[in-house]
Amino acid sequence: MGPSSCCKNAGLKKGPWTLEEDRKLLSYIKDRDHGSWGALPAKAGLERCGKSCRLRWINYLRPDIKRGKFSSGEEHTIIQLHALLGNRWSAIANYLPGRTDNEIKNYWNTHVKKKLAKAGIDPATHKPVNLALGSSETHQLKSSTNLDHMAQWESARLEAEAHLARQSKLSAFSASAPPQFLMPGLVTMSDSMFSSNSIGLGEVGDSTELASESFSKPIEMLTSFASWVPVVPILNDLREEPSIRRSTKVESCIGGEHMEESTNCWDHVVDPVTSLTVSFSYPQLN
DNA sequence: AATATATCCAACCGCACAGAT
DNA sequence: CATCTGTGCGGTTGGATATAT
Repeated sequence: MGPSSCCKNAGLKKGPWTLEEDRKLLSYIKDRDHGSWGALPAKAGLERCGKSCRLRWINYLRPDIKRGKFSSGEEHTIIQLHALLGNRWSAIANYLPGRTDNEIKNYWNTHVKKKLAKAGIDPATHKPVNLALGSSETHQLKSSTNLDHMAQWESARLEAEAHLARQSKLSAFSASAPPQFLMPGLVTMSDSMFSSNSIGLGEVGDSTELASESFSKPIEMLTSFASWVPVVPILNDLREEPSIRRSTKVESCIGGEHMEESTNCWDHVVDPVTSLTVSFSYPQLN
């Protein structure tokens, strides 16, 4: 069943919230937490459905909401998280303290998609448009050679999703402490990285075809990685997983002299199958 | 100044899932 | 096990505002 129990009720107000409604909702929640959203409207004296109250609280009234424009760091983070997680806005929002899933989703749809498209990158796949269309035979060949890797990554991705779900639950219980970024040892970024097209190999644990052959050009590596780079949040978990453990070494390939607030940007991705550490970056998006 | 068009974003809708009964 | 209820998520919409003509 859905939320229809509250939304079906005729006569409930819809549309933009008034100041008075905001005040009622705020003062109710301030005094006693929201409790059951279904029961809240009647108790708070609001002629809204509980779902509407919840949305208003989460997206607008919550005290820890960060307002204002997204910084370039936040934008980079969104792009990279989107490459990892797809349209899972709530999961992405977990890594951007003070930003809501709705806000990120809106920002993606109104700004980022256009920027990526302008830069020749398909926002859905994070691949350059010509490659996303599969116009290159070479690319197809290389794609097929990586199928095994991708299959393994897919299983890792599923684990990552489960992990994210757990993280979401945990962070919900620590609202007073905004979620911290969860990839110790993994993350360094600088804006200078985003201004280049360079994508280079970092530490390579095993010599693999993936490392030595498959990607003769940086952009090809990016396009391959972009479609299957999902495991960063559980990297540490994966290291402990016997079936995929390798002599993985994670290290920064970036100078790191210029770290802005978005230390959660993931320039470095480690493939748990091949033990590669890879850094990648998007072209400058303006 | 008036109108048309584009852009933004708050809010709604429908669905899926988990837990309770 | 089936059903109900509450919650959360992602996609979409529509009104407000900005910009272009």
